[in-house]
Amino acid sequence: MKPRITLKKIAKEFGVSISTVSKALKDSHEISEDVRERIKAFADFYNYKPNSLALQLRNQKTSVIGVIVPEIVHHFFSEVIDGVEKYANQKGYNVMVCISNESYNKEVSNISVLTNGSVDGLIISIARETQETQNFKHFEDLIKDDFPLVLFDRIIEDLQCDKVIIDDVGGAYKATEHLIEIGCKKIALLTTQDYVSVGALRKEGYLKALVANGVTIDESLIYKIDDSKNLYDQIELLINASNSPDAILAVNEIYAANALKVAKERGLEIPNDIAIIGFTSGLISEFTSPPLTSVVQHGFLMGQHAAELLINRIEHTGPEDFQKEVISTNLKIRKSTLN
Amino acid sequence: MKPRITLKKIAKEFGVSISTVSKALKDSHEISEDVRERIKAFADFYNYKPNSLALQLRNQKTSVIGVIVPEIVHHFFSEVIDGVEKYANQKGYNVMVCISNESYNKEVSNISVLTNGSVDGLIISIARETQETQNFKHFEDLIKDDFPLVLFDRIIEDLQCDKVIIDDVGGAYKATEHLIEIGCKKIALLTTQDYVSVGALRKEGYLKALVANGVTIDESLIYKIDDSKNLYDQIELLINASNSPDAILAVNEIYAANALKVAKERGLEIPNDIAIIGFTSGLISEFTSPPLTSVVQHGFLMGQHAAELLINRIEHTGPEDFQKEVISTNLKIRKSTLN
DNA sequence: TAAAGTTACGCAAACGTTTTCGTGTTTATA
DNA sequence: TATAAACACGAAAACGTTTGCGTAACTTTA
Repeated sequence: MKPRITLKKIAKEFGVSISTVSKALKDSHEISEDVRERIKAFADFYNYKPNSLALQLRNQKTSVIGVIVPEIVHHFFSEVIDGVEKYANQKGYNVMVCISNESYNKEVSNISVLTNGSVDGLIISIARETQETQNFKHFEDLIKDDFPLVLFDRIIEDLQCDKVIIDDVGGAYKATEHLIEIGCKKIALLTTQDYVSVGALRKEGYLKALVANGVTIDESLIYKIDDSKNLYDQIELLINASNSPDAILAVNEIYAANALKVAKERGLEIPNDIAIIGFTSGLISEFTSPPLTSVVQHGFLMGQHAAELLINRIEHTGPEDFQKEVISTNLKIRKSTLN
Repeated sequence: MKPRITLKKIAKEFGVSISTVSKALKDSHEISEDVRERIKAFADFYNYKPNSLALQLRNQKTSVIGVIVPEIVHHFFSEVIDGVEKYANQKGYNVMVCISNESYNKEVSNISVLTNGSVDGLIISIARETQETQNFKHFEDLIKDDFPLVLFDRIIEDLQCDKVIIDDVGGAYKATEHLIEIGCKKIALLTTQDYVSVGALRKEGYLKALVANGVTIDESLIYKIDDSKNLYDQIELLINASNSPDAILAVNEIYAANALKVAKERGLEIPNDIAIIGFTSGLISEFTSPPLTSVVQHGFLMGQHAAELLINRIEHTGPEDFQKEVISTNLKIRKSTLN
């Protein structure tokens, strides 16, 4: 790579001092018009751009936001990143993306690297492994240093920082109620292990809706997927169980799409024999047949809000009135619950 | 944010010079063991980490790779980013992601910002608008400065830089040949406007396969989607045309999934009445019914290769033997072409 | 005991920028 | 004509780090 042109080189070229060049390029009236214009023309010709590292070091500000997501090949997370990037960009920030890969160690090391001075703040959704082991020291350390931090989607309730979450409880509630309304009696929940915070919240909404509508809770209809085993087989077990459900609420799109597949292969009519709803994070739901009713999550909006909270925190390092924003969901009703 | 601890502060604390502290922390034998250990303990206690900006400025190396993609909410691009990140990380690099949003201006400004010294090299897939207007000056300028650059997927042939592409011609060829083999006679191509490089290449493969197999080319079976109009309607036109096709090769998954939808709604049997193949970039193809046969693109691999090329270029600034790597595709045969 | 070597540290430059303050020269004012 | 103001520029510090070199003080060697 060719060495880039610097103030020093320009200064040498004109036989003036570095500060003269700097001022000239900033159109300072301290510099005579003659010198000013000649320096500007020269700099322009050589396409001078101030070295960003030097500026960042001097200003103690990078204008970079770090984002750590569990994975990136995931519609929801990429939507969030998109939202973060759009908002950040508009505010003059750039985005550095790291992927924890659902690993605790990777998350710790990502945080460690990014807080070496390369970013002004961090937006994080917690790795599954971290949620499982409940080791949050790396976050507590950030908080202790007042490091600008926004947690999204998979958060830690007790942590003193800004958060933005989907209304998981409400979304599941609405979905469950919709199933009840269309006449379903035995509504199964297809969820994750309990340590996944969003899974737990969606279960809460599901249970609340049942109770509110006088439906008795049947624990045998709550199936927690084990990620280490085959998804399809596990769903088959649920659908073929002795008290087979007449509706399934799945906590994500993949679960829902697979449930649909299993049901169809068992010869079940959808939604008549069994209705299905998923939480959306992609385009799958639109293209299954029948298309899946789903709880839409507005990831883009979430990203924007997270970025907004973070940038506010960075720029107005005000009192510690931490916000918890809740992005509400809406139910997109499609043919899998409509006949 | 609490001010971070620096060498200077440690030095003051111990009444020694900054260089002594720096050397002590690097376990230099120049420093007496006593002082060394005390400084290390102190630094450890206050969780000292060298300021990355200062290091980057001094070493004239950021160990950051910039990636510019047209969009991020896109399975293929997020796979590429994933691949880049994984490889880069393993080599000690971080990744800064920018989104051009298919806009020429955004692409130019992204490049301008990132080349201010914040990244050591750039991995880019060109914005649609740039491909359309054919204005490549911003890339030529990078090349002129020997700035490490790798183009992927949507590339510019004439540019002197490393490139990595999907074997679009081969993929389309294989897919077309497969359709011919299963007996299709009137194979339509559902593609983009010609200025989209990958669209053009896939068309080339399609044409080649037809010629090689003695099928006469029917221009009326080549339909170029206009992104500004409704996708579904345009596909309807194709399928309901007077000489309706008995097979469709779509250059992406969305086109394919929509074609499937239209066909089913017209009461066509798949694959008997009409067979469909798409280029994959997501999970949709697996969950449609029937599932879609598709040309798998290996985005992750592509990202890894791009990162490898770039890092090689950055680290061994050798002779300019620019590489063009071709990632081969494979045909995942599903029920949409199999009966 | 003088010369040589070793130990343990400090100085200062370098990376590239901005900005405050100082200063010499010129111009305007009384 | 002396004094004040305006002009045009430079020096230097600051951001935080690394590292080659210089140098006291002390220790070893002859």
